[in-house]
Amino acid sequence: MEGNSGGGGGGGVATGGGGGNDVELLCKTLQVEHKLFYFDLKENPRGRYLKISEKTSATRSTIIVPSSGISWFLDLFNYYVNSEDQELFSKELQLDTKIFYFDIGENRRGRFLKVSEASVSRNRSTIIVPAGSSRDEGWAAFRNILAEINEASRLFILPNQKNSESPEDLVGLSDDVGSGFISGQPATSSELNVDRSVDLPSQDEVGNLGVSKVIRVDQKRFFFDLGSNNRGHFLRISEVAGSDRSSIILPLSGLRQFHEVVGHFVEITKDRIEGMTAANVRTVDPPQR
DNA sequence: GCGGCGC
Repeated sequence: MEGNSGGGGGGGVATGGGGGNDVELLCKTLQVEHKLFYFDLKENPRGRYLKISEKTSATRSTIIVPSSGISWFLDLFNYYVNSEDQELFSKELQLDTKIFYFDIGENRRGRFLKVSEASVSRNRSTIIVPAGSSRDEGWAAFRNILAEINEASRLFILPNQKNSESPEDLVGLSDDVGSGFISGQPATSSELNVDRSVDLPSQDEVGNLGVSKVIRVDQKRFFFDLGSNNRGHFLRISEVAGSDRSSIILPLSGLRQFHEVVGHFVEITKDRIEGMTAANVRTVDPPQR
């Protein structure tokens, strides 16, 4: 085992062999029973990825999740956390050329979720997450970490340095499934151990605080721009479809409420995986044994 | 201080 210590290259999505030069954006650890899970959000010129390792005293195994898959993982873990025992189905998640299999198992130690990654070039690798005995252990704790990482990932910009590539080009490489995420300038990254020596480019737009982002959903694009005027600071959200554009102006004082309301709808629509409309998650037959 | 995974 342990196939990823080679130098450089590493075809796939965003794994760079050992990932030696990859920038570490965020690290978290989670202990579940006697296992230790490491979450490393990393980035290299090919894109961003989440490395999840399971370590026990004797073994370590790792899966690599492309950044575009983090929110899918979050949704899937939410599904397993929220579903009743008898309706825990296996799931498959396809991202780029990888397929992740989610399977439930149970033995005298308890219930567990097996997440394995299959790709053409690499051996299959698997992590196994115990369900945990209480509500905030195991799957739920794992889910919470994914949620933090998913959230934090939005705060990091892509490296817009050195190589002549523009940040937009890099995003295109790393986020080619689901909603793309084009980053403008860095947001405040608070307490995270950001290794970004990127500096804020000078802004030419008066009143622009230097933060703007774009997401693409179906045929629409949504622009998020922080701005300010003599009335104060605001977030402008613009919807652009074809040649039509409309905006809402949200005073920053209302941003948190806005976030909570959106979070509410995210929650009530995602605890059933069937609510996910994208084509790359599908239910497979229940495990039979 | 565990145990599942794969063949």
